Amino acid sequence: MAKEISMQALQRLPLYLQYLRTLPVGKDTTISAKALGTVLGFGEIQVRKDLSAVSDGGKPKIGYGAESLIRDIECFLGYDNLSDAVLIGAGKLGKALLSYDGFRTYGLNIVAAFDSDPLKCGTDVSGKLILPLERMDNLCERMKIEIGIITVPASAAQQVCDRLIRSGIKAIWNFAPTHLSVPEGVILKNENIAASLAVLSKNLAEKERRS
Amino acid sequence: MAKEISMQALQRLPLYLQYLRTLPVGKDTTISAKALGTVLGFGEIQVRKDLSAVSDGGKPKIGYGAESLIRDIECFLGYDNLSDAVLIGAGKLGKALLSYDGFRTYGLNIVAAFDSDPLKCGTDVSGKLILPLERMDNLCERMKIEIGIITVPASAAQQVCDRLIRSGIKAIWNFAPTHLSVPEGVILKNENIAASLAVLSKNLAEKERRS
DNA sequence: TAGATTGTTAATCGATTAACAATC
DNA sequence: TAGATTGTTAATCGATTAACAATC
Repeated sequence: MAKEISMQALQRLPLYLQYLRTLPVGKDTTISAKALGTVLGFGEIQVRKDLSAVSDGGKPKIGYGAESLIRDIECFLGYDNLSDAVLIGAGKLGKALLSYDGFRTYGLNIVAAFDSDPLKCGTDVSGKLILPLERMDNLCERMKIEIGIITVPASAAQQVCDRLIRSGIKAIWNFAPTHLSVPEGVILKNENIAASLAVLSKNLAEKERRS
Repeated sequence: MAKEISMQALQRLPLYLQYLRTLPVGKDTTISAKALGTVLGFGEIQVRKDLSAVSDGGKPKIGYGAESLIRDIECFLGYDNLSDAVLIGAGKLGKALLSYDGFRTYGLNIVAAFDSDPLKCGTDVSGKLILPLERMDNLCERMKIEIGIITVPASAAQQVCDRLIRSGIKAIWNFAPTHLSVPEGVILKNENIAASLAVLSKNLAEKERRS
């Protein structure tokens, strides 16, 4: 089990995990790098290299034990202890994220949502309470929340971001379609729907041009 | 204006565009590579290299004309002619995407949504009609739709994907948290929320470890 | 044992950055 | 002109892939 992992390999780990979790549970379910790669569309050497960063449970001739590999990836990604997060902006996208049960299996626990609309406040989306924005700062500080998920309109995003950081947030997950600036030391991850779309469109156009 | 562009550069183009569109409109608004880079957190050489792939409008000492640069990027990404798409799965995420006006400015036009739930059918989300799944195949074929957006639960995703492909869809944008397999020649773009989260979590854990 | 499979070191490939010439 | 800025060619860096030794 090596120490170094590339950024790209890191992003592939959840995909391995996703697939492994669909496998039938059983003490001795095993899978080879080749089989994993075939399913996910990766080369087998790449799979082995990726997995070598998180696990040393691979056995020649046999492959990887599915259960132990799942545990190793979860452990490497820190999914074994949940991180608390708050979500700001209970619009359609915000509600969709609040309702997504899957986050728990990826180590994220959204403890509450905030919205500036008084009509939304007090209501509940999939068991998560929507609170007035005024209570955000206090709750973040009190609970030492480290992750803030921004799903407000682009025009309000920077303001919300600044406020989260003042409340001690260490990492921002930004779904608003705008660039945010954060001080040194705060982690910013932009969710980038337009970038994905660009890749898809370009591939499609390319394909059409060729045919 | 070169021909080649790297995958990563391609994904940065929408970010440039996003920022440029916030600039005050004016025939002679200009911006330098350095200024663009500072705002978006990229190096100035990278910005120049990226932009050289799409534009030849940069002028020494002056920079790039904002309006013409916007046009060049839009043209390069094919945003000047809208692509029609259908969306399958009018759950919370599906509705959020249907309501997102921004797609039009990124060259995507969702013409209709489909859902297997009869209660949802006939209703309308932000002006997009939700239709019964049975009508999907026919509409895709008739309108020669090329892009399918999948927002159904993971368990139904592969089935929906196969059906879209049978109806002539050329590109799949998958938001379901599962891996899909598509035949050679069909473009698949997985939207990968767990992968982003992994990067964020890892950076956060890394930061904590260091301090 | 032979064959399948892992894990690692070295080679290749692609993307970023540095250096610098061109130009307004 | 001098200085700022673009655009390109060459060098560096990082990620992927190939080759191969280790092992069950």
